[in-house]
Amino acid sequence: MTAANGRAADAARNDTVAAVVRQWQTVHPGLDTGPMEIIGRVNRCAALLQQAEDAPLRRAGLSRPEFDLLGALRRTGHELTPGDLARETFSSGAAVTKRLKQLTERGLVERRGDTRDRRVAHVRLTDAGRELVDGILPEQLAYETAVLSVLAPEARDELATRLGELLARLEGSLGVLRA
Amino acid sequence: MTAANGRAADAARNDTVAAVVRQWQTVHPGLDTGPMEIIGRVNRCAALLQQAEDAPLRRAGLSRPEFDLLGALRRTGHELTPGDLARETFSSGAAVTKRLKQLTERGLVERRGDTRDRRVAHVRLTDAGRELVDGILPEQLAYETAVLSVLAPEARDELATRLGELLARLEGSLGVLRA
DNA sequence: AACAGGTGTTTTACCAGTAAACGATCTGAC
DNA sequence: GTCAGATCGTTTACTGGTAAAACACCTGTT
Repeated sequence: MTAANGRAADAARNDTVAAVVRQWQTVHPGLDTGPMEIIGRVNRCAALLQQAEDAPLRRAGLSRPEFDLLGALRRTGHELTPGDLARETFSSGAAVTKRLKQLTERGLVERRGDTRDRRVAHVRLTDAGRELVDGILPEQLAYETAVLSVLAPEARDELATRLGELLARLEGSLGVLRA
Repeated sequence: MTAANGRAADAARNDTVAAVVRQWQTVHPGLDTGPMEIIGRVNRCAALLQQAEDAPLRRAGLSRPEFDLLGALRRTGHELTPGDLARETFSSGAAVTKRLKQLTERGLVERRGDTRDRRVAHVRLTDAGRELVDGILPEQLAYETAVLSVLAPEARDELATRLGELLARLEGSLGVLRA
C-alpha cells in the first residue's frame, strides 16, 4: 500500500459513517456492514455537498432543481418539451410543470405551443435566462472546485472514475430511461 | 494503467453525467467541469440508490428517515433525547418531532420525561420496534449488497475508501456538529 | 426570590415534491 | 369517419420537510 492510500484509508476511518458502522458491529457482531460504507457515505456526501454547494445559487435566487432545469436548456442548446425536461432533470412531470410556471413568471424561460401536436409545448431560455445561467455557472463551478480541494487531484480523479463506474452500471442494471 | 482501471474509466465515460459534461463542453469549451464529475455523480448515485434501496423498507411500511431514527436507537443501545436523534440522523428537530409522533402511534418507540429536567424527553425502542429493526436490517443489507454487486470487490473497497476520505474531510472543513 | 438569558422541544405557517386522476389531443385499426 | 387506447401536460389532494416563533423549563446573577 502506498503512503497516499494509507492516508486515505486513515481519513476514511474517521468519518461519521465509520462511527455508525462501528456501533452496529458492537450490537450485531459479524453483520456484513460493507454496503453501508458506500451507500451511507454517498447519501451523506450528497447531503453535505448540496448544503454547501448551493450557496452561489441562492445568491441568484435559484434552487438547485431550478438551476438544473435552466442548465438542461442551456447545454442542449435547443428547445425542450416539459417531458424532455423531466427526463433530463430526473424529476416528475408535475414538478417540472410547477418549476416552469415560476421560471416563466420570472422571465427566465418562454414557451410556445407545437404547431402540429397541440398537446406539447416547447420551452426555451429567454435572453435573461441564458445570461443568468452563463453568469452563475463559472461561479458555481469555482465554488465546487474549492469545496473539493480537500482531496488531492489524484484522489479526485480516482473518485470520479469509480463513481462513474458505479453510476454507469446502476443506470444500466436499474433500467435507463434516457430518451 | 491496469486492465481493471481501463474498464472502470470506460464505464465512467458512459454514464449520464459524462453525457451532460460533454454537452457543456460543446457549449462552453474549456470550462472546468471537473467538479461535476464528482458532485453530479454523487447526487445521481444517491438518488438512484435511494430509489432502489428502499424497497425492503417500504415492505415494512417505513421510510428511510424513519428507519434511520429507529436504527440510531438500536445501534447506540440506549435511550436518546429528540435532540440527540436530530443530531444522529442529521435532520431538524421539527422533523424528528413529527417522526416520533408517528412512530409512537405505531408502537415502535416509547417516551418518558426526564425526572430532573422536565424539558427533555427520553426515547427508546419498544420490543416491537427492536424486533422490527433487527428483522429488517439483514434484509436491507443483503439487498444493498446485491445492488452494489455491479462493482468488483476491489472497486467497492476503493470507492468506500475514497468516499470516506471525502466525507471525513468535508465533515472536518464544513464543521462537524457531533455531540 | 426574581429575572435575564439559554436550552430542549413543539407548534405554526408554509413550500416543494409526489401519485393519481384528469382533460386534451393524437394515432392507428376498423 | 370514428372510436379505443396511448401520450402529453396539468391539476388535485396529500405528505413530509423547513424556518421561525412559541413554549416550557433550567441556570446563574444579583
